[in-house]
Amino acid sequence: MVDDAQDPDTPQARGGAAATIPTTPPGAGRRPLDRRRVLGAAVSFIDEHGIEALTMRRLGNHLGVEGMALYRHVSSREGLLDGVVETVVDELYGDPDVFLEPRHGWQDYLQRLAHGVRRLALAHPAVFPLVATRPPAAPWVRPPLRSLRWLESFLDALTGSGFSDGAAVAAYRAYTGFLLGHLLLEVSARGVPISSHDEEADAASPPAGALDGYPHVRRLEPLLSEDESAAEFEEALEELLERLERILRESRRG
Amino acid sequence: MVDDAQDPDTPQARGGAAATIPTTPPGAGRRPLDRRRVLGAAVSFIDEHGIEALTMRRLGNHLGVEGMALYRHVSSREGLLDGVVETVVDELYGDPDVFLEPRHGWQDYLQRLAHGVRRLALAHPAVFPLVATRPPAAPWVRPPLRSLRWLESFLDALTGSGFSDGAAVAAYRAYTGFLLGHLLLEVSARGVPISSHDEEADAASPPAGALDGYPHVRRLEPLLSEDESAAEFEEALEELLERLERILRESRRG
DNA sequence: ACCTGAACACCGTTCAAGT
DNA sequence: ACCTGAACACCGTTCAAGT
Repeated sequence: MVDDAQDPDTPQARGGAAATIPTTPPGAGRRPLDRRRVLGAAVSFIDEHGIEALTMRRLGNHLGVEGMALYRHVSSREGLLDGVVETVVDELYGDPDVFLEPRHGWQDYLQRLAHGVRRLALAHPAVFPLVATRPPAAPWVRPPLRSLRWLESFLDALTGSGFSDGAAVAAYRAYTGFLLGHLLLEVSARGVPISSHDEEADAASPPAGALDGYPHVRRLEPLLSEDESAAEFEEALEELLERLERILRESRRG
Repeated sequence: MVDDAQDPDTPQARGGAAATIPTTPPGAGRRPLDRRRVLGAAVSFIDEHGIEALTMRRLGNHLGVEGMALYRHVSSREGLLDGVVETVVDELYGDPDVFLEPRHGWQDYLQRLAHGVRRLALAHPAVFPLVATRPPAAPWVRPPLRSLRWLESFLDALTGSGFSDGAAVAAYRAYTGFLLGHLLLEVSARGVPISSHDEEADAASPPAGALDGYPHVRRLEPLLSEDESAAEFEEALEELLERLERILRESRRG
């Protein structure tokens, strides 16, 4: 009997009930699967249990089907993850706060877009690292704006506002770097539910004595643990827009 | 016979020779394993074959040992990955360009440190996403500066240069966000050798017609594919230091 | 003291067979 | 047309047994 050999922390053992009981969504009973439904289920599965817990068999179960049936709709587990990233990024197109007309200049657009991406990251904190790190289709399709459609829209807004080609490209690079860094940090500080088993030792203070050689850290610990992410994001975004404004002015003079 | 059922792209099938032939490093013949050697081997294995290819059994083989032997030195595969991240981050302590005395003020220090982290990211592009995304020990130990020691050193340099406590913490947040975003984009654009099997379709242009609905992207494709990462990094770092200088001035006035 | 072999409970994936 | 069962080659992990 090595039945209980698996450590309870192990990915296989985590995510218990919800992962193993076939929780076919209400009303979705015998409707045949399609790609959209598979990807949607994968997104919520990851949101709930983390990426590590997502296996073909468990996702199948979750949909009331054997894992093998998923291969009708995705090419492989990797293909599934690509689809998950795409699904989440596509959510942005449905966000009225990003697309609401009329737009008031490029700053307004970049601000809406940034807030839209942030909302998305916070809505799917366990998926966002995937959005951030999956190898992009082309090296210049930079996360977290992973689609030609967003890139085109970005370039259109900026060149239409007087940015030279070079300035628009420089702005794209600065903007994506900004979003990626800030949102990844925000999401990872929020503690993606990897190792969710220990609900108590959560926001607790560090184990007494762990900060012993680090006087500054100890003194600033309260300050450091304050969650200023929202304000921080706003401020950094503001700074970035000012920087882009300088780029625009230079590109107009040049 | 379903022997060849595995797709050749699949992680299991990749990383062939070097992963399966026991390439015991020269002179390391019968010396017993230790944790340092295991972690070092894991780092170079990942650099060479990517994280997906790293299994306990293959890493064991690489070290001339059965995979099970590794459990003497790491608690699990997750523990191994934690150790890998730690090992790579610790390399910074040995970097003379970061620590070389005398230092000329906090700007000089932050500049050296940033370049050190960048060198590290470029030296281990396949490991860096791990450095960026593994859940940190405490929420305020932010990647990619993942250690209390670096945090302490950072705070010490800044508070010693006149930053108030609040300003030093704000600077720490801005600085880590900057590093994470820029370096993650840089290594992901460099195409971590995930799916290394297709060496040809490499820096090639996009499949004809793929850019059809995207006129700006098509027009700017040459500009977009230029690798400006080094210059970009310098410029963004410069901007960041100026921003921190403003924070310092305000914190002095306040 | 350190490593191996065998064993177990999983996995991803294919394919012929069922409805 | 869509799903299942059985099969295969792998995995991570434990533990008793070997040297």
